[in-house]
Amino acid sequence: MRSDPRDEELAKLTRALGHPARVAILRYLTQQKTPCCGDVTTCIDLAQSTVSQHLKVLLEAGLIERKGQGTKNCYSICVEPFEQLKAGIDQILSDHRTATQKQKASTPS
Amino acid sequence: MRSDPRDEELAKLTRALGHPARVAILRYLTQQKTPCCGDVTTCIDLAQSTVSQHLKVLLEAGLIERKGQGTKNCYSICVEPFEQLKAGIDQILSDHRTATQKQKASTPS
DNA sequence: ACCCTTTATCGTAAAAATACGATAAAGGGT
DNA sequence: ACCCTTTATCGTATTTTTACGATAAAGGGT
Repeated sequence: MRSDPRDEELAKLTRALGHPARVAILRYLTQQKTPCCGDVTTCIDLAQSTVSQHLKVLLEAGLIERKGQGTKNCYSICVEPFEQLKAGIDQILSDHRTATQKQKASTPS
Repeated sequence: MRSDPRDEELAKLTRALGHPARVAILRYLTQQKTPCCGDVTTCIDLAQSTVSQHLKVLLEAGLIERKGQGTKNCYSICVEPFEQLKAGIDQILSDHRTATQKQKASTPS
């Protein structure tokens, strides 16, 4: 099996989500009415440079976007990749379900 | 912010999914009518011990389960954590949507 | 009882992720 | 023009992940 690009894509997204600090950051970004700013740092008990690094990971995975606004940078969530992620998981689930179905059909109790 | 257990949980699941080989393994498990066996190895171009290790990661995250069947071990997908994962992502999405809504309401163009 | 297959685990090396402080670049305010 | 705030990036140490071969344990077949 030569790694499916879909697998790479799904892995890229999940890997980016695969750290509690990054999940917390995302949750924080949603909960702010003003979906912005690097004062994320003030609420997450990590050094500023570390937070910046986590933001970069999320950014490179496409899960968030940056809008430079003067000396401050505002981050906001990108909906699309989340939908894509859900779709990827759904596909695994539905594949599983149809396979299970088939199996039951061919092996009636 | 003291790491929310929900964040830990979501991170645990996504981290387990966060490797192309593991996504491929999961996909393989779904596509097998007989959702079983460690002949996963034969189709994934990784050493047997490496595959076993990846299976262990998936196992420990609860994404799959093992059924010992004689000398062979059969693995199958657990639906529940996938649903949980989807729910976690959905929550982030819906939080984001409601926040965006609120913002629009208070700042009419 | 013997061997052979299957597969988890151990030991280990190499690569990647994580965290930090320090520094630099970029803008705002006065 | 100056300084001060904000924040990305650099350098680096530590930990974790990833991959492999070798070994061991467990069962099936004859």
